[in-house]
Amino acid sequence: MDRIIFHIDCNNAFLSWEASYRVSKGGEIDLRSVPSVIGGDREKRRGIVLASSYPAKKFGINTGMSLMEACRMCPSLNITPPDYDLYVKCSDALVHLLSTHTPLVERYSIDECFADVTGCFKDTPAAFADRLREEISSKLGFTVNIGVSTSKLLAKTASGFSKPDKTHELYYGELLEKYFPLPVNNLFMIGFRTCVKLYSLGYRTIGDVAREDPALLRKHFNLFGLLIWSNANGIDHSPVRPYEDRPKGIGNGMTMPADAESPMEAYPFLLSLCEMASQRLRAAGMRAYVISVGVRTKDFTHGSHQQKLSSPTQSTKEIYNVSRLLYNEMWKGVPTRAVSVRLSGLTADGAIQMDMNGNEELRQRKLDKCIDAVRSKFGDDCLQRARVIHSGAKPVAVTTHKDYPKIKPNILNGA
DNA sequence: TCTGGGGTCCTAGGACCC
DNA sequence: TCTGGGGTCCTAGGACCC
Repeated sequence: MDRIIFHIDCNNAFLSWEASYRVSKGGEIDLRSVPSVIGGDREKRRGIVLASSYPAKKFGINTGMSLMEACRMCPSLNITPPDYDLYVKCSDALVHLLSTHTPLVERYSIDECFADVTGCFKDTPAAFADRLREEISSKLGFTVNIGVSTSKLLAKTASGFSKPDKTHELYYGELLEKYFPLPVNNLFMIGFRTCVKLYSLGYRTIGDVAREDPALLRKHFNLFGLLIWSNANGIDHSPVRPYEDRPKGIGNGMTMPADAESPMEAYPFLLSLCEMASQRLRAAGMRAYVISVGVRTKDFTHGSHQQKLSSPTQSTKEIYNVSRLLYNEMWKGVPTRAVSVRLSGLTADGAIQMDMNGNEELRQRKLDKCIDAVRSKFGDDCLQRARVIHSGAKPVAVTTHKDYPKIKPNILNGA
């Protein structure tokens, strides 16, 4: 029997979540009904559009555009900074609602889920999808698109057909009419680079790629060519994997308010990032073998260096010390625009290995634990390292503690 | 139009081992 | 030792996703 897979895609997620929250708190304007965007802080050079309302889209404003350009297109634009803590709660609420219908729910990103709903309904898949959309809208206060198919690949493609608040079906038997005519950049896993290359080779539509000899695509793109070919032919048997909450890596990065002209200027930011990442690592109950530092320079070139440790760590101090060495390795005198710290090679936090420095490690561990506890009780910004405070570096991510409207707290906690 | 931040996976080349 | 091949680990970089 064929599976029935839904791809649930929140319409304009950040913007409608923010709008819905504000309306529930008695806000006067609904951000969805005026030209508005969710976007970063221009002064801190994080000025890009993360989400835009439909009225804003009419001015030509789209995700990824700089705020400056967006304002030029619409001077009366309403700009709201993002509140990730709220968005995570909304995302959790969606996953929980879907889980009441099927245990096979996979969170693909903060605003997208797959659900295997085979055998979960008595009528048609489309009718069930419509009911689900209504349920999400009435219980959670935002709209979604649902793509319906027998595979994740086609369900995801279908959910993008037209927005908002729609159900679309795309079955294997409909590829010729609904899938092959689409421009090749609509194909999953085709980004900017590959699209340019495909164009130069003369492929314009998904059908052009689907009808090609896979051996030829392999010649041009290696194994990736075979993936492109099977995606173009709608072939995908991957299962819906229920949410796996063991991350492969944890990282944080930031664009600095001004380019760092020397390593000394970058260190406070590096320290702040190490604190954020290691705190998340400890909260997840994990330790990391690999520490990577990424650097984007003034001229937008990117580089990274990493180091594998002989034993995994979760200590802020150790992570910071290694990060500084890695940063120094990359320093070639070009001012740094952005830095990131990533922890990977994760492993569950077990008993610590006692070595010559056992006491020192225990001491650091107690210190980190104590700092985490104080921050979780009084807020992330209540306790800051002296060298971070005066640097202009953003302190450890400041979390706010808002409850998402219309969702009972026990749902949020129990999800 | 001077371009964020959080992830995942793949690949090529070098080191090292047998 | 300058000579082969295969396997594995590690690193840097590049592509993609949202």
